[in-house]
Amino acid sequence: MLTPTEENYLKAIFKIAEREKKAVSTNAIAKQMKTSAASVTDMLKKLSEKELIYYEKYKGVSLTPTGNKAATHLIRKHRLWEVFLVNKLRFAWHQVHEIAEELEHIDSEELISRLDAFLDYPKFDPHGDPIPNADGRFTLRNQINLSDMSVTQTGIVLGVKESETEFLKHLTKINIKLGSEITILGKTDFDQSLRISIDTKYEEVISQKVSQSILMKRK
Amino acid sequence: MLTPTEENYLKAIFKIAEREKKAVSTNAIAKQMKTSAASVTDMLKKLSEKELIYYEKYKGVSLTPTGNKAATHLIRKHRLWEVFLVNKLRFAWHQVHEIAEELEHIDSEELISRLDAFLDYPKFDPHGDPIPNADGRFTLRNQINLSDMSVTQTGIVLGVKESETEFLKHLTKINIKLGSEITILGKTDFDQSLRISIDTKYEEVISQKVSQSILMKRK
DNA sequence: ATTGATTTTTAGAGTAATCTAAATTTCGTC
DNA sequence: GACGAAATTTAGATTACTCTAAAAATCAAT
Ligand SMILES: [Mn+2]
Ligand SMILES: [Mn+2]
Ligand SMILES: [Mn+2]
Ligand SMILES: [Mn+2]
Repeated sequence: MLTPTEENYLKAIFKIAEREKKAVSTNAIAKQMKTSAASVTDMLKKLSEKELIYYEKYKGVSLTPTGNKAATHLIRKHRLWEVFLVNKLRFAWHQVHEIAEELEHIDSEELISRLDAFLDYPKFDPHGDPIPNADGRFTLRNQINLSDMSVTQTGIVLGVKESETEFLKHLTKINIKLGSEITILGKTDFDQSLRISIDTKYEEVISQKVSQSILMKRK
Repeated sequence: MLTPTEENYLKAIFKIAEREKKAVSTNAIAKQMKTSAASVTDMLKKLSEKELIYYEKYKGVSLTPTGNKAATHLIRKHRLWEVFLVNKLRFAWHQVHEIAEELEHIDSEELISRLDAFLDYPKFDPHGDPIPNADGRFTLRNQINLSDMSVTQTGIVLGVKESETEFLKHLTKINIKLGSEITILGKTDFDQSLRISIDTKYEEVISQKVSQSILMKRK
């Protein structure tokens, strides 16, 4: 039905649309897919032909209901595989994205529903991202950037906004993981860097670049 | 390094070479791959170029050591995934081949070594086929076709030579599975069909076509 | 509103895999 | 050893995806 490449494009469009509310531009897709704008235009024509996206030349694109469903399902598969890799195969959270990028394209409904059951119907992946259920519904949570919390406040790490290997390895090195309790001990006005305590055991200074990519639940 | 298609061709060549001792013919590969002889010739040139097969026009092919290693590794991945699907996700043995056909191409050494450990280093897959270890070595067993056993003899089912869905479903229906104890109660000279008892509980008549595809250990 | 920069599309071409039909080589039998 | 059948290769196309370079459209700033 859909090729892996077509699926990847739909996912890219979904993710861009998720953060920017307007029509998704060719260049934005090219950047996300690490490909040329010309290749993107080719694919947009194809996806439009298949009625997976709304596309008007020079105006950007958005997903049709069918396209949205396909993208959501791909994300579901990706995140379920990530849970499998971390919870069952004991991979570290920075090792799983690339592998899931391949596994997500395996085409079997039965496989995914059994995997979901095997993992006990997880609602979030190892990076704290919500896993859509079989109907495509995401579990919503109130979450706030660590960078938006104030001094003396405490919270629990719910997720990360970035899945870059080096970023995740950095967090691991300073003992930050999902569920960690972080208290803001101080803030430097100049660069917005934070001095924090982690699980009341460790004390670290983190840059704004880091604190903006950590999602928290206020405690 | 290798595309999924190239890997599939190498596996096909390996499997044909395994049963017929001579050079593997273009037509045999075409049949195994369900593709045209012309496509096979194209691919043989490519694989030869990459030094994965020895190829002489009109003379058939065989695997080089590199090609053999690649094929063996693919078979290892395929069979490990089948064990996962049956033992962990509770698929029936007739449901897993197609899915493993996709999973086998996922490219991650780390994934396979962790999967192997997670499954407890299985030596045989759900159809009784040996799983090569990381060095490519297969575990060998003395096994005999059920069709070659004589009346009154008893044995244990070690595996099947065929993974056709309909064949496996048929075996399941008559209560034959890996580990079943089968005793030959009688043989019809005319068509070599067998009357057998299964686990001392069931009695069935099976055709030669079936008995030739069941591998046994004499008891 | 013109102009210059940016974005997007088109043109033209390349690689990987596939096909059918035609040409060529090999095999098997007399 | 000749000859017809079978197997194999070559020729020529097609589809999916990609690229660079050039053309066209849009945006943004004066
Ligand atoms: Mn992908
Ligand atoms: Mn994730
Ligand atoms: Mn395969
Ligand atoms: Mn098998």
